[in-house]
Amino acid sequence: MPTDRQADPKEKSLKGTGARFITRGFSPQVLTDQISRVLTESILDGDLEPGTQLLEMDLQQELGVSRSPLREAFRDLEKKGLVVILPRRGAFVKEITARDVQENFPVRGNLEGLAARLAYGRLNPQDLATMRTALEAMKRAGRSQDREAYRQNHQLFHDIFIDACDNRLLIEILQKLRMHRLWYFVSYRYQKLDFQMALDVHEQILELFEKEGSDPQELELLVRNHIDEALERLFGTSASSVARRPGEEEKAKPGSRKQAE
Amino acid sequence: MPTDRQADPKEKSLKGTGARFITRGFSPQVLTDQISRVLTESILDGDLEPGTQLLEMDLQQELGVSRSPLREAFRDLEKKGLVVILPRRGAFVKEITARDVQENFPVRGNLEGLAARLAYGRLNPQDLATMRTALEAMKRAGRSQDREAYRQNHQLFHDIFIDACDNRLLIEILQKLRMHRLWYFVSYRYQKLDFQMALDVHEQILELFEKEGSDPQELELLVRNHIDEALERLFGTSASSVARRPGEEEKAKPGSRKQAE
DNA sequence: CGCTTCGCGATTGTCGAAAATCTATCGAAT
DNA sequence: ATTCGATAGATTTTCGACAATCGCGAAGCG
Repeated sequence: MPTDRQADPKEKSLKGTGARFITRGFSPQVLTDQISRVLTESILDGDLEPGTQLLEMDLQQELGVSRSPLREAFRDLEKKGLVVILPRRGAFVKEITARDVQENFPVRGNLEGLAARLAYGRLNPQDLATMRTALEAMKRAGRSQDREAYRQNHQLFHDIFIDACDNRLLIEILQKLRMHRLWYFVSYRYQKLDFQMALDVHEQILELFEKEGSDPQELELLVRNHIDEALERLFGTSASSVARRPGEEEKAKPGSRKQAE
Repeated sequence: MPTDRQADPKEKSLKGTGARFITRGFSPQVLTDQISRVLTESILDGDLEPGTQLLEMDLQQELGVSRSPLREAFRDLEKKGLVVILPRRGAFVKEITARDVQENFPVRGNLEGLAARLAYGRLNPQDLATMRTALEAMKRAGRSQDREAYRQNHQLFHDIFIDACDNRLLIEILQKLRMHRLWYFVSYRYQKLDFQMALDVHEQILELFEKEGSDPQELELLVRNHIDEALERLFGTSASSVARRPGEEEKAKPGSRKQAE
């Protein structure tokens, strides 16, 4: 009774390439999670382009699963911010609009600044060394115009002190905000323009982390501003800048939408 | 062509005694949403105590729905942070731990401060009047020891400038962070201790909003700090405090490491 | 007597089909 | 020719049943 093989002869391949891990010895994973993982990768890798609809019937056949776990996986992806679910319409891969970027950066900047402040003093030598390595790799990638390498190491650099902030809620939120690789595609424009400046800022940040008696507040503002400034470089507008007079708005609040929930 | 949704008269006759809404001719809402709404209220109202398991079979019978929309509603509630789903175990109403509070306040303070800064200059006279009214109601509630009235008006006060920040992402995150009424139960301890001070702070905040040439940064810090300080009053620890001399710290985050779910 | 193993009831996970709903197309009337 | 309405197709939503798994208690073993 222990090694009860799958009596059902039909094979359950989760991905075309052949991932039949259902009957793996220990696979405590629920189908929903596996589907969610596969779709997450597909979206992040760009296999599923933004805007495309996730047809239940197609995916059901392609993945060899039923509707129930598929639909629940959609909810998971919605929670991650990767898809949007329109009732009675279906699930669509989230499209990143200019507004999304303009809204994301200020929030992310503030929270990463907070994370940096909280992380100060909690970084062990290993962490600092990793950040130093990542920064050097960023510099090399900048010289050789290796965008992907730059992106990876830039992400690693931030990952270190974010993970060290010891606030799981903060880590979770930032993970969602930094999920889309698209952020890096757009911010690439900025990096291209001010590559040297971006590197300088990260050098300053790392030095503040390394130094003994740094001012956590200075560190926080440095991290926050370097993200805010990236947004300003991108759009010219200062969606997060401190002062915006009430006169120069483009569209005032369109009515009061009382979102009951 | 705007896929405008028709105004739906909210009447949640889904819970309570029974539920004979299935056969109602007009039910534009998807069942999952209705279930999610009912359960959300039940949790927030305290009908479902933290830690209790949401039995699929029981709820299925009580609500008169099938398991599919029920399970999808669980995912929605998980997204809202109201329940936690353990694979092959079930869905449980989220329990708020001390650590959750300690992690929530710094993030919330930071983001509400950001929201205040962004909202400055975007508040119309109507908004300011509402905040003034809410603040006066808070003062009255404070004198008469009406905790619930204080909580409601305090929430309203913050709702105004948060909704005015014009950053939907920020609004969405803060909505989730401020979802639990439990936050207010715990912060009640603080309010009880420093009632007058809390009122003074909100008076200052409102005055900065009302004044013409206020410093948005000052406003941001005021909002942020008044939340951070609430946490300090609660626990004594300064989990988010800015000034912490690297020399005088000692606690390497001792307790509250457990809570492994 | 303590520990492990087995079995049973309870609960969640998965499935495929039926029902409800939406979108698109075609046809008719103005 | 254009607009409105009805029909058909496609898709989502919901359902009830079956299968897999977990927790707990009892029995077996050292």
